[in-house]
Amino acid sequence: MPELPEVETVVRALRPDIIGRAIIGVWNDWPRHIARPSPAELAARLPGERVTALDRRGKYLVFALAGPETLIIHLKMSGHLAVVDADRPRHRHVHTAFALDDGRELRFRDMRKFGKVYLVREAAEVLGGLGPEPLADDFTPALLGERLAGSKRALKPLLLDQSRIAGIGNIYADEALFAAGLHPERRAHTLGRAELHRLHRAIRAVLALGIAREGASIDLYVKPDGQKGDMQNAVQVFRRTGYPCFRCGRPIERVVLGGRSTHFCPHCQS
DNA sequence: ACCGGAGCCTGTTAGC
DNA sequence: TGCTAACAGGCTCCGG
Repeated sequence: MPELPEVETVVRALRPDIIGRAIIGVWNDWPRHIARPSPAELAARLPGERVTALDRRGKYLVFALAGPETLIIHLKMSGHLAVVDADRPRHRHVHTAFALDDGRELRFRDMRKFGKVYLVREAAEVLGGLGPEPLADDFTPALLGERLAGSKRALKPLLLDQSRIAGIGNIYADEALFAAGLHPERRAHTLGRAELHRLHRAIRAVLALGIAREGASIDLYVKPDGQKGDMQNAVQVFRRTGYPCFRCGRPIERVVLGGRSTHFCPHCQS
């Protein structure tokens, strides 16, 4: 599932192919892919727009355009983006495609159809509710403390809450809690200062490792070029139920928290 | 404030 | 062997 490191990998891979290109047309065969405006509006407003920058915010890809609007894409569960020659046959799970002025297309493939495309005047309409970027310089232990402050919820669902911190999904939440030695059901308000620092360090470490390894190809995620990432080979707990903990050798356990599979070592995490 | 559950999807997998 | 049912998961919405 594309989380922050996967989306960052996609953004970096697409930049050379997309920046400076003008979008000359939009094709879509699954209207619900287009969150807003309507598919017809999108097809009317987007052509002629030139992409001036591509960045990531949380798990969103943000395409800055020369005009006043911003194109935003969320890959959700199974989204995949690639720039390919327009005359190549489209994979059957491609439901939206953006024709470019160089004879190529930005194709949005999405088997589970959860992905979303937005074209908005103000990016904040879509991104405004997101919490801070965990890899930004100003994401300090103190800021993490603020984001968790006062909450009596379990750490796992808190880390998944995009309005608290942006970009963490199920894989990196489990990995961060393991790296921090914190139990996923631990209540946020009980964390001491040292534990908060450990969690801060762990979040940044696992996300940075995920980027360095170009994402985790555990379910459907592959890079724009179709190659797998390498983070799945560095995972400590995620989907390792029953296998020995790499630290203590005891079996990794799985519970459901907030409706999400949660993997942890009951001995190493408290 | 917080939690649980349904819904959106479909390919894979477990179970009979 | 062949079928059905459950499952996965990011996010939103609804009800308790």
